[in-house]
Parts: sequence; C-alpha cells; structure tokens
Amino acid sequence: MSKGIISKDEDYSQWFNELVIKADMAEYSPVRGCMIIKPYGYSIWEKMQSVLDKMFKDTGHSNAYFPLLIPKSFFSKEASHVEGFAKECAVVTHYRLKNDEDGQIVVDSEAKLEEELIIRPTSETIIWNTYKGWIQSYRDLPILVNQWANVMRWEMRTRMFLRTSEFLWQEGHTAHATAEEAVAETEQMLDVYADFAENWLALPVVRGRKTANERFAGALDTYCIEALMQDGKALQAGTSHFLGQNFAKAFDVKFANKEGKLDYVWATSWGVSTRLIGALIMAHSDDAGLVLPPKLAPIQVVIVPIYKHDEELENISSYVKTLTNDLKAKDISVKFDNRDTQRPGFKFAEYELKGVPVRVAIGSRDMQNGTVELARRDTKTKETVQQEGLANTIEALLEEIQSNIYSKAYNFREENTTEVDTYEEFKRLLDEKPGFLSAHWDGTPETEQRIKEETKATIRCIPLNNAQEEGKCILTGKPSTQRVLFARAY
RNA sequence: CGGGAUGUAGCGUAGCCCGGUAUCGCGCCACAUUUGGGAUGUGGAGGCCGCAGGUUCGAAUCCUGCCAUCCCGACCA
Repeated sequence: MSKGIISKDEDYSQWFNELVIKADMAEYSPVRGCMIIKPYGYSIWEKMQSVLDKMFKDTGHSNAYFPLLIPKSFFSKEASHVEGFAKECAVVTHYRLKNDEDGQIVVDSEAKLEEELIIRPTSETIIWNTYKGWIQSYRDLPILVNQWANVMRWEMRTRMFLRTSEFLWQEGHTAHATAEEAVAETEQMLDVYADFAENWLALPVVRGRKTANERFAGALDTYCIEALMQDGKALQAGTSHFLGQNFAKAFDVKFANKEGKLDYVWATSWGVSTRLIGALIMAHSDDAGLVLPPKLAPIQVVIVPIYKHDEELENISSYVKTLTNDLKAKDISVKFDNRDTQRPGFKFAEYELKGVPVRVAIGSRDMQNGTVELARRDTKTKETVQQEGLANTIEALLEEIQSNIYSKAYNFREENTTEVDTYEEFKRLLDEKPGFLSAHWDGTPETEQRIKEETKATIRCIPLNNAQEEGKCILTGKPSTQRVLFARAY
C-alpha cells in the first residue's frame, strides 16, 4: 500500500477514486463501467441490506425475485418509461457461441433470439406483467413486495459506486386499491429511507419532491432524499415513486372493488442502491482516508499490540482476549491485529485509511499501568484510558462518534445552504460557495431547463413541509409561492 | 458519439525526437537487525514494452490499422 492519498481540496474526484481503491472497497473490472466490489466494501453493503431489509419487513413488505431478462415488447407499453430508459438498455440478441474457422469464439448467427431480451434497467415492466395475474379483487390488495437485485444501465460516464453500468439495489413494487393508500406508501418509504440515511449513514438528508424534469420515467410524482457532499455537490440518495395507474393501464391490471366495479390498480416503486456507499464515502471521509459511521463499519474496533518480545505479546494477548469477549458481548465487532509482519505505525495508518472508528493500542507500558491508548478516527485524537470498564468506555465512544459524524455533516450542510434572491448572486455562489441554493422559481420546466443550461445547476427537490412565502423567480421575476433547492449534482 | 491525452513488471514511471531486448521507486520473496505513527540493511524473483501488420540486419522507439483506458461535452440512481 503506497503512502497517503491526494488531498480532497486538491482534486476531489481523484481523492474519491484513490480512496475507493486504497481503502480496499472496490476495483475496476475488465468491462467498462462495471466494478468489482471487494469484501471490505461489500460488507458495508451487507450491513445496509440487513438494516433496510428489517425496516421493509417491519413495514409489512416481503421479498421476492423477478428475472434479470425482460422481453423487449414489455418496454414499449408505457410510453414515458420507454423514453426514459431506451437509450441505456443492454440487449441480449443471441443464445449461443461457436468456434469459427480460425478457432475464435464468435456469436453463432444461427442462434438469434426471436424476441430480443433486455437486461433490466429496473423491473416495473416485468413486475406489472406478473401482477396482472395476481390481482383480481380488492381482496388481493395491497401487494407489498421488495426485491434485492442487480440492474444494468448503459451509462456514458461512470464512477465507482456513484454511477456504474451494473449496480446493486433494492426495488420495492407495491399495488394498492386507492390513490391515497399508494401515496401514503410512497411517503412512508421515503421516511424509511430518510431514517436510514440519518440514523445509520449519519447523513442528513432533505426530503422533497422532484420537479417534472427530474421525475422518474413513468411516475406521477417522485419523492427523494437529497444529501450534500463535501465538495458542495448534491447527491440523490434514494427515491420513492407514486406511479399512479400508469403501469396498471399499460399492463391492463384491473381489480374489482367493493362496489363490484372494475378499476385500475394504483402503484408505487422505491429504491436505494450501492450508490449509498459512494454517499457514505463522500460525506464523511478526509485526507487520511475513510471515516465510517460506527453503525455501518465492518470493523468497529481494531486492537494493535505493541511489543518487543514474544512474552510481551502473550501478556497483551491474554488481556485482549477478555476485552474482545466483553466487546463481543455488546455486539461490537473487533479485530485484534497481531500480525508480526507489519509494524504498529503501518497498522495505524492502514486502519485510518479504512475508516475503522476506534483503535486501541496496547503496549507493555500500558500493561504495567493498567491503561490503553484509545484513538478515534473521526477527530483523529487519542487519549490514555483505564483498562477497567474499557468495554463500556468504547461502547459510549462509538455512540459519540456516530452522533459527532452526523453533526459534522449536518453543520456542513447548514453552512452550505444559502438563500438567494437574484440570478447574479445565484451564479456567483455556485462557483464561490457551492452547496444548496434555496431560491424562488416560477414553476415552469422551461425556466428550470434554462437555469440548468446556463449554470449546470438543477432543482434537486421541492422540500416537503416547505415554508410558503411570496417571492419572485430568480430567472424570470414571475411570482412564486415557495423556495426550491438548487445545486450542481452527481 | 464529438474534442484532448495515455497505454512499458502487481502499482507508479524513465527510455521514444536520435532504432541495438529496458531505467528508477513502491510493492513482492529470503535472511538479519527492528517494533509507542507508514523501519533498515544485504541478497533475490518478476516484462510477448496494449494488439496486429509493415519498414529494417535489428523496433518499446519509425509507419499503418485496430483495441482499451482516462479527462472534457450531450444521458443518468
């Protein structure tokens, strides 16, 4: 492992790339736009999955699995959905390879599929085709299903975790008898995401709704959580869509209501992806490496022994054994790094790079004094503490780190959210102090589009529970009733 | 798909103008000394110079074609 990474002030995007690779989260794959998620990175995803999965189950959802491949014809059924995804779909056209005259492996042109198959960019179409068979009566509703899956979108420009061609996610797909119930579901799942982001990722988010321009293809309304990264760019961290009856109509999914009349089913879909790992990295980390919130860190505590002779190591090890048991009893994950092939200083740097929240260093001097050196990753401070009650000390410290990381991110967002009333100031701040800009907008897609073309900033969302106030659109001066959040975004 | 750049050991690179089978650092292996913030010494292994043609006695180097990656634009969780 080479020494250090580039400073995030010097080159933020290179800092991010180096961090992902050097912290052992992921690496590039032979296929452009795809990534190999390494064990350290994947175990963060597993933690996210297990927390979210429980939240989904607690709100009444069940998991299921739908196929990777979708008949091409399904895509032509919902007009705006097709339009949204058609440009980035990978297509399977053949089902066999063969050796040609030169012994090269080639596609067997004899083996052409009658109907081409699309690798799912999202599963609405195959799911609604399936739901048609599941739903006849209001008694069959609601259907509350989630699936954990991979999807593929042929992106032109990709970045590790933030935008890769293939990515891992979960997609919830629900069916309801009424619009009200579907809207309530959409809002409920947005709250689940916000709760998860704030309490687990330690990532403060703004809950809001997307404008028509930014809405999911095929949705009537898209809700989102938006987060601010340390370079002042916004990142959409999760979305929840009210799909209305669009897919029910496209796939002819009707049910008999209590009055015996046929009606189309109301739908929602909602998802978060491995992009959350990118959010985690960009929100908290620093020039020394990752900073992980304790609740999602694969290793919460690392213990590094410092010794000269084997007897010393044995002495330390026997103490570490009881400490480890105490910590495990509290459900705290611990790693005792007793490798003799690396020196302590090297290990310190390595675990800082990998974002381990708490480090315990124990040497012979500590053993004599009944102390350890306790270092925290978020502040990079260290202190000498008593061995007595250490598990409790660490437990409390982990909680403090979790909340400190959140506060730091929260304060950053507050400091970088600015109310703006003129277009000149809007443009100036985008360059001088990037972040969320809260400004009046006349509500038209044309204005939003023009601002985007001129400044590269988009409307990230119309915050929920937004204060209503009289104002004038920063671009056109037309009347407006509320501020919306603008930013340059990932 | 347009504009720019780059492909040499696991990683980062020198050499290319001016042709003679490849430089340095990190990492790796062995041994010794080390161990409270990225150790040091000695010895060693590792290469189809992106791929395919061409020019030449001889190509990492010159020529042609292809492929890949990165950066900048249009698309996006």
